Amino acid sequence: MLSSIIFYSLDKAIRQYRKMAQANIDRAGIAITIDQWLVLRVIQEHDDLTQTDIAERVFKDQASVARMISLMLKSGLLAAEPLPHDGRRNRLRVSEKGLRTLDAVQPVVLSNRQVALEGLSEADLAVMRPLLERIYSNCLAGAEPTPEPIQNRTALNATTQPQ
Amino acid sequence: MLSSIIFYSLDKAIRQYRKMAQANIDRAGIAITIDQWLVLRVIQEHDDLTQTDIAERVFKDQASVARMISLMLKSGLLAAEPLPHDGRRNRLRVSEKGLRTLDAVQPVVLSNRQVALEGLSEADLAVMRPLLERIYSNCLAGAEPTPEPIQNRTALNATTQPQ
DNA sequence: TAAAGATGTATGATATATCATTGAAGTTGC
DNA sequence: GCAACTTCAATGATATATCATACATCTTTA
Repeated sequence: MLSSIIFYSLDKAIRQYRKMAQANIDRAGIAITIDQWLVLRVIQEHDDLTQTDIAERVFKDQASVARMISLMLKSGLLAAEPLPHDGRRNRLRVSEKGLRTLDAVQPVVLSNRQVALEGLSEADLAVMRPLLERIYSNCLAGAEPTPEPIQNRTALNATTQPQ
Repeated sequence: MLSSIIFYSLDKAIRQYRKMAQANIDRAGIAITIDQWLVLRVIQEHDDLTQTDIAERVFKDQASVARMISLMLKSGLLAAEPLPHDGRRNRLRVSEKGLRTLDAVQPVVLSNRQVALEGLSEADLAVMRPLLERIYSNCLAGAEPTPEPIQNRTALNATTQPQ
């Protein structure tokens, strides 16, 4: 039974939460995705992070963050200016529009959390948090190296893969 | 603090689990994604579902499932034959290759779960499950209808969106 | 300081996610 | 038996996820 598998329940809960959260943001007439919102928040709080730093904090991939930032620059939520001491980077700032958007989203986000957690006590969350953290750290360590020395990773993507 | 928000922990845990799970499947030399695996399992157990049915069971979108099925037909994990009594549909079957793949994946999946849940008791899971279900059902109900009668959804995607 | 190495960003390729729409094919109501 | 409705699958558009690579730019080291 799928429902007995905890990862299925986890996935289901977080997906539905994201769906509800985005729907309520949309309904409020605010043009931002929840993922973008998270990145914007991080940039607001620390304006001298690399994309890799940001990615780590929001638990996303550097490539994803790069694309999100590029979209947010295009949509005007972010502004960039070159960093004098490092030619590879830009300093990212939340724009005026970005600030207004963050303000507008804030109450929606709080309300979303409240709705999602209705009927759960602080004690419930206190129980759940360390369990989730434990799963996380287990999985962090759990990509065990194979006994075989050399792995043919390329073959995995070949369409002629034997199985 | 992001870490105090339960949804962040949830997201982090499930993401890392998926990452580990896929890495271990890759490492075993098996050419399937965990999402495809889930769909394949459902089709194996019920060979007369519509894509919408399948989507519901794996908690995905019909459009996603349609694309996954199309990929799995291409890669040979699935086979399709037209259904005589309904010209819109095909009967989907797990192919020989699909069966072999499922067999190969099974032990990896079990091992992944074991690794991920190390240090968690059955009691822990029994506590967590209903909480997750509660979050899910809260969120299912939580996309509250707006008081305003008409919503201009199109405007949300416009680049000229005022904020 | 030149070469080697590390870091930061961008991007290609592919898979999934979501919403919306289309068009074909069933079903219902009359 | 036809019109209206519903269902099913496919697909366009856009966003995210992941891996890999490319390229520029720093940093170290010999």
